Amino acid sequence: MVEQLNQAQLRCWRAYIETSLWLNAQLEDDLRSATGLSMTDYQVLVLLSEAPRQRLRMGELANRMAFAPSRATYQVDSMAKRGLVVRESCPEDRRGSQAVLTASGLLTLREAAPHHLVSVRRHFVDALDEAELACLTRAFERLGKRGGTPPATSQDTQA
Amino acid sequence: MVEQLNQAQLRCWRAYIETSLWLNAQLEDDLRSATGLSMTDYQVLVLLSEAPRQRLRMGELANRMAFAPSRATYQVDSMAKRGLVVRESCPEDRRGSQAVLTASGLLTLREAAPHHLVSVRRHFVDALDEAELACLTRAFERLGKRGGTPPATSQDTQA
DNA sequence: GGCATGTTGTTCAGATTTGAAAGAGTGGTA
DNA sequence: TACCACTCTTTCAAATCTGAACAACATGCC
Repeated sequence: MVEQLNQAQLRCWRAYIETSLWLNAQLEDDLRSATGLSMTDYQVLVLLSEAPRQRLRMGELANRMAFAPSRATYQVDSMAKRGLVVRESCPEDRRGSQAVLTASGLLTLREAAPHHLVSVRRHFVDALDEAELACLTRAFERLGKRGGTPPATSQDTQA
Repeated sequence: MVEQLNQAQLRCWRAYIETSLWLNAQLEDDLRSATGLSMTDYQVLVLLSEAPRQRLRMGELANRMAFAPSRATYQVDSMAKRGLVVRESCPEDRRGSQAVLTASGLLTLREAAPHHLVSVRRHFVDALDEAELACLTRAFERLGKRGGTPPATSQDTQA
């Protein structure tokens, strides 16, 4: 059997995947119990709050959140029921639909943020020294720049 | 309001959380289309394959997977229907129940692994240089040890 | 033994998520 | 204009996930 990853690579991957699983569960629990929001809710609020005019097209939202399209619909509807966002139809493309942050949504985010950040700090940031922080930032920002795959030049499938 | 995180810390966190969201979606899609397994299925297979006698108590499984207890029940039942595991009751504690890897489950894992590892490589490992690899390993192994479920390498973990 | 208390898993109802298919619009082209 | 291929989003049914309530057992204490 061809070895796909060497020892060090595999170890890194396992550390990452198992820890991120756990980390996510911690943050989810903390956030939920402190604010009633899910991580998903929170992330959507953050994206909207940073978007121009505090609104995003459904597709753009889905894309940034790595959502299936139907999930975006459900999520936004769910948040709309709670008054965090409203839907508006898109002037320049009548197929389109936008999620728009409400004042209440923004307030909810501002109230939730400190709790969440304490949690982030406790479970993540506080455990990292300055060098690690820089290293992680660099690595994940690079990874996040998609395309991370396309080279059709497949000399990769073995090691 | 006290500032919870400085610029560098926040940036690191955002890079991590957004990228890990995206990364997860990629791996999920790749694995699903190559093998029909979900990441969750795969992780459970890995844990079982490494466990002594290839079996785990429900609670232990739930713990390591950061599952709510009822999710463990559902997941194992689902995998049992597909023949990947079987359930056995626990000799030393009659409340208990174990998930046991089947030959078919092990075979499924062995067939899925190469595909999955190619995907891991393309989306994750290949983008990291040696120093980053070491740094991430150290950081995530430390993070994982905080009160949760220490990532198990192989072959230890008794009881 | 007989009982209180804590553990371990399951069940159930309801919430979330997914993929496939459909509805509605857009843009290009003849 | 009419048509065609494509894009954006929603709908629907089925799969998955969660928390609360429960059943079965274990343990310690009298």
